[in-house]
Amino acid sequence: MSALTNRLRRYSRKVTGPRQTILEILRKQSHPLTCKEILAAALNYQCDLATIYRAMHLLEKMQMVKRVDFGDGAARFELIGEGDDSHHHHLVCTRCGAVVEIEECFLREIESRLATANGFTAVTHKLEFFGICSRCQRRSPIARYCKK
Amino acid sequence: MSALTNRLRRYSRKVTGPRQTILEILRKQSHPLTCKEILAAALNYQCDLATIYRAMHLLEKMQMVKRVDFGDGAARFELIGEGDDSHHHHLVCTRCGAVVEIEECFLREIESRLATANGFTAVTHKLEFFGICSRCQRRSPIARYCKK
DNA sequence: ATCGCTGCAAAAATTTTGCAGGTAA
DNA sequence: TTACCTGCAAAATTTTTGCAGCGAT
Repeated sequence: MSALTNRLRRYSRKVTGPRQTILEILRKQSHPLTCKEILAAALNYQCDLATIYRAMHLLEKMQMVKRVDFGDGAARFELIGEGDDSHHHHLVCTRCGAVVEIEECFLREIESRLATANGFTAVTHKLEFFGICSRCQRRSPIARYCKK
Repeated sequence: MSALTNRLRRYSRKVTGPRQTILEILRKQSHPLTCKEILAAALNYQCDLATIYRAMHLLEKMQMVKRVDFGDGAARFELIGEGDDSHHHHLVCTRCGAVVEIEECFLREIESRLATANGFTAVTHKLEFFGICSRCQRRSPIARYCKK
């Protein structure tokens, strides 16, 4: 947990219970979580939803978590690993919400090419894949996950 | 406007003023619009925001518009061209909201590879690039666009 | 002791829904 | 005529903010 301490100190912010708890929850979880899911996962350590939202903004600014969008109207967050090697994407089932982690990233060179071509700096990308998983292909076609 | 008529008929839906107006607005606009922006653009043809939201769901289901996410908490929509050749992505400035259209799509083959490898069908993707445009690099570093 | 943080409550922003009347087919 | 649509209003969801008191450094 020293990574958290160091970064918080750099921003003159404090090491608090909610922030430690949130990171512990995200570390245990393999897939991105919404703020409400984080709240629900914090069974023993109850804290306010507003605190979680505030913490996620801070952690995002400190580059400790990444905001992920699965297209259902709720922001999700996942831990960013220590090295820069944790960048990855997801393949999400639009019926049941199952998530497969996609290790490869195909767009590193393209980012810098786009930056040069368009005069942009600090180019990043957000990429997610969507489809129907094998289990849901065998089930009734009622959307269970994506409300939109 | 026969494309709209045909598809609406196929879904036993009706050709109405709001629906035609929305498509006209999107056709004139080169970049994705939020529902509120569509409302504002419909100066002469006032219609309710709820109607626009309902229309966007329908048009999305009929594959006439595509939902795009620029990560600021509001859904945006853009027209899908007649052929399937209109698939593209965007490079968005996180300071001023400027949008550059990226013609190429790099992920066609990867989609089918991921589908096969993970037992998914109907695999699609959402990809957007973010960065700081050349004008904003010369201006004060106050975020004007991305509220998050 | 200071400055930041939390919980609570209220508010804001986006999106969805119920309903009564109106309209396309 | 029938089924669909719209506007209005209310509600639901997600996220943000103000404030008073508490807590980390």
